[in-house]
Amino acid sequence: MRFDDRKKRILSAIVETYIRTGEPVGSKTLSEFPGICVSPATVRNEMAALFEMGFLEQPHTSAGRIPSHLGYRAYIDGLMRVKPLTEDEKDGIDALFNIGDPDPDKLLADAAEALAEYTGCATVAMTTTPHYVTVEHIDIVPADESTVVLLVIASNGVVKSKVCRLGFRVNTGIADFFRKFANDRFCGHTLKDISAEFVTAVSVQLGDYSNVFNPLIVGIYELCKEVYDGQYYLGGREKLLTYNEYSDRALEIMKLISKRDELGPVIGNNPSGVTVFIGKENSLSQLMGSSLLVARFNIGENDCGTIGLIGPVRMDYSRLIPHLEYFAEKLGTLLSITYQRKTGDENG
Amino acid sequence: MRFDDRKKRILSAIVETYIRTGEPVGSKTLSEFPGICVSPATVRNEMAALFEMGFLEQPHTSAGRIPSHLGYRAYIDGLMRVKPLTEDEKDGIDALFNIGDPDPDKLLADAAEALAEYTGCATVAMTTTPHYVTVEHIDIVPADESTVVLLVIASNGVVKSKVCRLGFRVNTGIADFFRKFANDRFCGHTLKDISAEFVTAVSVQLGDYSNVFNPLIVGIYELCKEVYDGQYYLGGREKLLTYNEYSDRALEIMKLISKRDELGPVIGNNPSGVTVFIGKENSLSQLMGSSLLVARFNIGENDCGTIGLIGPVRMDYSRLIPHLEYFAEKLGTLLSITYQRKTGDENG
DNA sequence: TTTAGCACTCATCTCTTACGAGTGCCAACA
DNA sequence: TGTTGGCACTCGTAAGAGATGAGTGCTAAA
Repeated sequence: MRFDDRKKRILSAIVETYIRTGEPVGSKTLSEFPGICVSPATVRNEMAALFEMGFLEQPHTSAGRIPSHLGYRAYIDGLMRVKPLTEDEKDGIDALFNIGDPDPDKLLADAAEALAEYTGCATVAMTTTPHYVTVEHIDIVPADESTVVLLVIASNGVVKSKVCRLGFRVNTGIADFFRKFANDRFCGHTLKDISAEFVTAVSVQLGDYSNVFNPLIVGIYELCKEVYDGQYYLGGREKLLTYNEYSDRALEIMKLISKRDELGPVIGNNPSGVTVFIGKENSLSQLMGSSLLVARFNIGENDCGTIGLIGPVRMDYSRLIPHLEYFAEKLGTLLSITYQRKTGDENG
Repeated sequence: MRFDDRKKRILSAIVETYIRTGEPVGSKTLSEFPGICVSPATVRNEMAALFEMGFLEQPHTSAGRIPSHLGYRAYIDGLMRVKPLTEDEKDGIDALFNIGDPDPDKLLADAAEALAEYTGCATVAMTTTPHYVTVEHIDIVPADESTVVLLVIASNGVVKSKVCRLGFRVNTGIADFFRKFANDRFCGHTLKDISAEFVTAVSVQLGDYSNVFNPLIVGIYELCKEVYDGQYYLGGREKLLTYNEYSDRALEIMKLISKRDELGPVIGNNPSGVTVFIGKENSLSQLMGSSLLVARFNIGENDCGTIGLIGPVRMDYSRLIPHLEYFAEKLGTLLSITYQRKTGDENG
């Protein structure tokens, strides 16, 4: 049985109509399509063939057909005509990012929310820190008698700070001593290296002072870990409630989305560009009724994070894929400006 | 018609049974209650009286009765026997806070999430900054050639930092100059005072350098505003999906909860202790199908924030009210340790 | 290969009926 | 006077019976 041109046109029409209406598509509806100028009976023959080939499913005998996962896959991989973004749409996305001097953390959190609002899907955004990123500088700023602000600056430009309340008075002498000590021990090491064992070993070197300075050492460890682990943001999970696909599964999927442990690995390991997981293609059972679109974004040449879209299998791929692609690109560009230094000159 | 003891017992039984089962309560069920040793017919007479008095509602003629808002109100204000927390329950809540050296921001975010998990309700946590809080110290730490970390330390102990990328090389001389300038102009002023106009006026004083340093001045403004505005955290909105009360209104209420503009004023202005808004008592129309429990938490003597619980009107008040109370108290204690300085000695 | 015709399937809607939980009211009783 | 048993009544809910109609598969003719 050949997957000929007319079958392709019919499959496309079924996918697109079903995405639009959510109703199984029948032969009569299809025969009225501009691209398909044959009678309902002929369409039925073709539909029977497409069913045999595994591209269609039938909710029940007397209903029309809906696309199977294979059907969606064939549509996305070959049949779909991607709708390139209009200038207005590009402007719309650009406007979402129209903020002066963005804080990188907030930028991503806001981006996740904005993308959800824009697409009507739930979103996940995640940053990843390359293994070669090192500690570049550690600083300690006395803020108050016994309070200091600890800063860790990583070689990829990320800065994290933490307020530490200590049990003793911190004067500039103590601060200077600890600053030098911490920079000597931590700078140049990759974030990946800075494990609990590493920190214990460093702490031991403080000898009698190790107890006193321990909160600061632990603080540095926590900050390094925070930078290395990256961030995980959610947006618009409640959007899923608008689809009746989720009427009885909304809680389950909303819970899943907030679990970084589960979703992180799935969205984190993908090639560049937009990757699509349709329904049962997902490895997580809770996601099998959903589709997941994932796009990486880069700072310069370096993979820097992923942003993902979660929605019903019946989502408008031809619109969402290019939108997500443009969005991720834009996000990367903006982050590149923020972290303009250190991209590519030390990855090796 | 007297609201006598038996009527009170019957109302209590109706409220408690309805909270437990979600079904309208009938006279037969009530007559079997240990505290109510009369026949169903007598109970019916009493129920008719309670209905007359406005304490009960009737979904339809042939159903049992459910409490009206007045009924819940009477129950909560006088009839309810608050279940004091067991030691185990106290330990359970204590365990939620069992984290060494908490970051105040994270503490509250985690608390909101933990409370939602613990109570099965959606939660909102909000910090408020008293009007008398001033800027205590501003610091600028060069992190990289053209990158600095800006720190604002407020008199209530809150520290916020922000990374600023500048268009020029920052050496220690420049940093020292700006640090002195900023501290001279901002320190001692209340956060409330630091408006856009104030910042413009300060900027003007930099004369020719005002353009150069503007990102830093704006950064200080943003940080001050961030401290003054406080934080707004949500937790467990998806918990509401477990109640069929929300089966068709979940989206609406979840959206509302995320709007600080709308919910902030409602939960922010309440006396100390736990305040309860039952259904229609709420000023926001979207909340009229829900109950809202709000508790303030304090640092020392000073009002510092509020934590609220949102759930179906049919919620277990006798359990949740003391739990929320204890939780807020615990939260205040923990924050007091974090911000142990400056409480009460400068409010005036 | 395409198409018209036709019998068949099956979800959905509507109408009817039966059921039962719960009520209100009344008369009798302590 | 308060309490109780009895009884007719209400009304939501569940179950069953048609009727409807969208859509199919198959066959035979063009």
